[in-house]
Amino acid sequence: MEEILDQKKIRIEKLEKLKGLGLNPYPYKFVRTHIIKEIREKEEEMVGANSVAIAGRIMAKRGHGKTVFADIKDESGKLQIYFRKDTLDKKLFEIVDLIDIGDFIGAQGEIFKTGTGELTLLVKGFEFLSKSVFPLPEKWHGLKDKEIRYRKRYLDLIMNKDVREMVVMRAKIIKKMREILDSKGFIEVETPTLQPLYGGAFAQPFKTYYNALERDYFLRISDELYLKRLIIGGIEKVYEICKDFRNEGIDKTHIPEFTMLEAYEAYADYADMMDLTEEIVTGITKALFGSLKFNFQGNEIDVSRPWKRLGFYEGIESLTGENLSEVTRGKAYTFARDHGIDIDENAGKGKILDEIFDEMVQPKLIQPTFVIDYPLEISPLAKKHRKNPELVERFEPVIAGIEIGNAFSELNDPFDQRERFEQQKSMKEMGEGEIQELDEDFLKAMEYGMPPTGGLGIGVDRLVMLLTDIPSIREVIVFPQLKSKE
RNA sequence: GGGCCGUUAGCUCAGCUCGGUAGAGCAUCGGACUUUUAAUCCGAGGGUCGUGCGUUCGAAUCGCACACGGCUCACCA
Repeated sequence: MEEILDQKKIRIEKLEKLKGLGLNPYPYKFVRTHIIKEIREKEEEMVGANSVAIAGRIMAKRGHGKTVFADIKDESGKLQIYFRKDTLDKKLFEIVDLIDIGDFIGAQGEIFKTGTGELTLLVKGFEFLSKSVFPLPEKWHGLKDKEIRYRKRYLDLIMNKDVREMVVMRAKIIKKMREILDSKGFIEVETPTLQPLYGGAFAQPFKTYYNALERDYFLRISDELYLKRLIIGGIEKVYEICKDFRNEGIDKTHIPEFTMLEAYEAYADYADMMDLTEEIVTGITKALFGSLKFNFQGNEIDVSRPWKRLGFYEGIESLTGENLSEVTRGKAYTFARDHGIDIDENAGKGKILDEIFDEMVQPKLIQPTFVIDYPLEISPLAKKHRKNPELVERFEPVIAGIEIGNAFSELNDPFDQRERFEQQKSMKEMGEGEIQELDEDFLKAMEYGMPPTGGLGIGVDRLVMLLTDIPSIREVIVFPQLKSKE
């Protein structure tokens, strides 16, 4: 169908014409003297400079008979270029007609300023670097259709500056994250993406078949249990930044394929992990903005340390006036229902409380807050609170109502750990949908002895959302999956 | 999975209420123009109106089904 598009036909004719003139529309190389940003930054000294060679994609073309203006864009910026009949070889000027919006061009000439003050390259020679045969989206309205934006990210990147900025910011954020962890002596590792048992979180996995091993495998929902094995093995500070896969719904803060940082430190507890979280987030924020404040969806977020600490039950009480720390499951269930929270009837007490918190408290936490000390039953991998055995030493950092991570004093007592797995199993029998499956191999590792350990997970995509002021997780992922059309 | 909305030219959109052989701007093509910049001016081409079925003399328009997408609710840490 594309084959019959007139604009494409015409462009192919131009391409043939170029070939007919002995020109290669797809050559191998072009040597630039400058990138556009350099020319703009050194504007004053560049004016008058001769033999400046730049390359890029033609984004606009304005013909005036014996002169032609065009905009050329490289990765660093955009520059106007100017073709004049009297400064170009006659044959070459005729070829200007064959330039289309979208073509890659290498041009060489002199930098000057036009009457209106626009920095411009007066072209003395140019060549085609790649002929574009399909028209780009419109220059003024650009490309808006989200479906096309996600399916053809290359067009989105060409047309929408924000997307490029997001990609760059994302790279900077992850780079800084590594820098901070590396500088503190953390070792970066890679653990299996394909796992025989999935664990470390509550979620439905993606399932696959491992031909060579002749059995079903799962894409990891977390790398937690592997990183802890490394702690057991004596790597005292360890981290991994990787994709996790959870076969569940998509919304503004959830997506099945997402990026997670997990870091573990021996001899540390969750309070140390709070410090580490603050250090990572403030370090990145400072590196990006030069300050500790940024804007997210109309709220000014200030990540200055120390962040607020809010007890899980304390949070519920302060916003609902109700102390739910010692109520029965039934009472918690009724309370949730009375407040319009729809809850699965098989949900355990911890799950219900978690829902109440997520619905009623979390959205109100705009400035950075560590929600601390969670109910035991929803945290089977966390160590019991040193002062209250009903709670665990766990926290979630929340910013702008979004939980950006999860951390604990890691459970290192293999007997307690086994009990927790058993407890999970019985919860499943009660009807709870998602539980932490018992992992014998992991328990065995722990039985050899695991030091006290602090563990931290940070949702990288969510952090990127916050720091780029983009409210949807799909926007901060370069290629979000869409259903394929047959 | 539910609800609402969308799908019309390469792109951005009108037209649908109240059925009568499809419009604009940009892009493209032809012409004019040697400092324009959403260049301008004159002229032209370009569409199985998401797909299928139905109602009707006649469907972009009304109905049903399906596909894809968006928002939202639910699910999901």
